[in-house]
Amino acid sequence: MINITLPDNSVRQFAEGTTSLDVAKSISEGLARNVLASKVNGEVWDLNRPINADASLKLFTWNDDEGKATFWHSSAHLMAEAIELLYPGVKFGIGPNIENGFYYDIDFEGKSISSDDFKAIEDKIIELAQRKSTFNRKEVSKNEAVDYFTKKADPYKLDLIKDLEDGTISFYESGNFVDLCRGPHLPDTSNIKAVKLLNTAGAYWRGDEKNKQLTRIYGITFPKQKELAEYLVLLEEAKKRDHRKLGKELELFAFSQKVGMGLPLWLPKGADLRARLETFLKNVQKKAGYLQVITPHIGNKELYVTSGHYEKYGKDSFQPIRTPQEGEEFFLKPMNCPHHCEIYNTKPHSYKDLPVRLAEFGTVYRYEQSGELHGLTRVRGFTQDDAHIFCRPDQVKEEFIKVIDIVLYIFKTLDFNDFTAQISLRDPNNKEKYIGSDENWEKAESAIIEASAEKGLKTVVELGEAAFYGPKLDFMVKDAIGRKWQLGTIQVDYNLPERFELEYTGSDNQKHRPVMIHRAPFGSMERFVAVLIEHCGGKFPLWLTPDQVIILPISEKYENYAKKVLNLLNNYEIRALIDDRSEKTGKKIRDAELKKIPFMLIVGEKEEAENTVSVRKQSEGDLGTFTIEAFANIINEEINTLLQLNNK
RNA sequence: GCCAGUGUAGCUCAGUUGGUCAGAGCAGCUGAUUUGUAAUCAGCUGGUCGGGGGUUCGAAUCCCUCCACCGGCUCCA
Repeated sequence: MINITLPDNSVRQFAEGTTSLDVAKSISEGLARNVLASKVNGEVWDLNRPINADASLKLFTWNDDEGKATFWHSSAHLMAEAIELLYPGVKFGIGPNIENGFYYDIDFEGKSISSDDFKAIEDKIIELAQRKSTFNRKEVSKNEAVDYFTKKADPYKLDLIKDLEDGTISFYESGNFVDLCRGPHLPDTSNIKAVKLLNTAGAYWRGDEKNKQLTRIYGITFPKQKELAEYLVLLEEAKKRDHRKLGKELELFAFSQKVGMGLPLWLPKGADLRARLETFLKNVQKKAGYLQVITPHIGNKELYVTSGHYEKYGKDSFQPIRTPQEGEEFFLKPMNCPHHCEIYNTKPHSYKDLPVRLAEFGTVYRYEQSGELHGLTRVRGFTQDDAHIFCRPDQVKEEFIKVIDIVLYIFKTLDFNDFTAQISLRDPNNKEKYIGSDENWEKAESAIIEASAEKGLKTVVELGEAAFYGPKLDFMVKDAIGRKWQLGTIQVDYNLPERFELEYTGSDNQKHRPVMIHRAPFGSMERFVAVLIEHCGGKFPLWLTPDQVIILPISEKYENYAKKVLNLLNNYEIRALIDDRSEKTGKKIRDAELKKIPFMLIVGEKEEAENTVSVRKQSEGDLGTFTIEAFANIINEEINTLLQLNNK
């Protein structure tokens, strides 16, 4: 008999060689039906793998990430089996599960696969799943593994095996398909009830451009049809929220081939929105002691030679601009920090002056490969809400706390309530990779960790993810439909102060090197606006939206009254406009709804007589009749509630 | 950059196997209508069917090429 310890610390006895599935059955039949994988002594296992000694056991269902991962990994095998049947002789690369589903990289040897072929593959997958084939784990020697795939003439699997250690190699067999695989897998295929292949993509073998490009097929599966249907609805919703679509519809921004790809044109409404966001942040920063600066869009090559950016990125940047007479070389600025370092250097600093916080909405230009460009999230010219804090090493923690406060305030105000922070530290086994003294690194890393803890951030620590010049803290938000985005960042930098020979005079009358902190709570205005659009589906917070109110006179007769309402609202600093087209009210309402204007004020005979407005809220409907003053107060109160934290 | 897909009026899309196939709705313009909580009616203006080559008696439709857009291009068996 062996002892199995469950997560609640209860211990149950089973015969040696029992499986996780047996344990599940002993707990309840429902659990046995729903369990997908298990964790035995901390390792994710197949349900039907025998347990031969005392062990701790955790069972996973569809509700656990590990359960989904196993489900999708098994689905990848099933897809491969289906494809092998439909396209005999194809070669397989890797087929892992991913956050939403799975993919398999396949060499179709010249044949191209498109979404037209998906239906047949999907049908085949379901057909195979219904056969209820079991996944059988088999441990094989390296020689056996090589033999098998040599016979199958699959160069990719052989390439993978090459890097594996003998004795750790396993095969999984299901139906007629055998794959090199670490596992784990579902006991059998019957749980896979619904499948959707999503798209294809070219993917280089092992991600290396020098290797052959394979066809990657993405798919997702579910234990229930209904769950697939829900997922498809979610995809539809994401499409509706696509910032490129909404940006066009709401006239926020545009692109022009003539201007150049990846170079956004901010239309009046978009510029208005962006300016409001900038003002908002400027006000917050002013209170936090930031000093606004402005620097030019180009910089002499020497600046970037000093900063080190020339050496690192010179070849992959827009190429230099030359002056016609002197032949001087200028680069479009890819970062604001070198300029800010030079601003710091315009005068000597005392330890008493620090921290110095220089802020700029600085537009930078970076070359991105044409295929990498994407709406506003990946562009070649963008504006960072940049600032550089020059401080003493002992001030790093306090400055981090202050920046985190700003980020939290922004997230709260803009309704990003689900976020995590990633702390990126240096790789402790590879310290030579990094610039700066051990002492400073340790100080900075513990400052970040302590600051995050004090602010109660949900954090993940990643070792080895730090930049060579310093540790950092990145913020990831989840939007309204659950997608993750990386936004703000705070980074410590020991490199630039060194390169620009930044100094301050300490209390000991000696010269010291300040620490530099880069930070951008939004990240970039372009990216942030894109994420914001998708987060709120184009329905911006009232304080931010370009048009807050539209006045809809019932007919021409009430236009004068509409103008009077407009003037009064303007006195309350409410942004309003009048729809004076000769259209019926229903049409005007419809158009205003589609433009996502938060409030519609319908004015006609009754309202004019009583000096009131009839209020309709976007996507909610009629709110009733209010005096103009009462309405203005409601709006301003709503805005103040949203922004009130600012006053604390 | 690479692989796959798409490219028809400002927008959303029809256009059968190449032969009145250059269309519709919305938007825009003109006029009528003076309107009460998601589309008033009528008329009109919009397009070298992404660009350029080719095949053909004939191309939006077939082929080549270029351009743009779109989905991706290590979440490592």
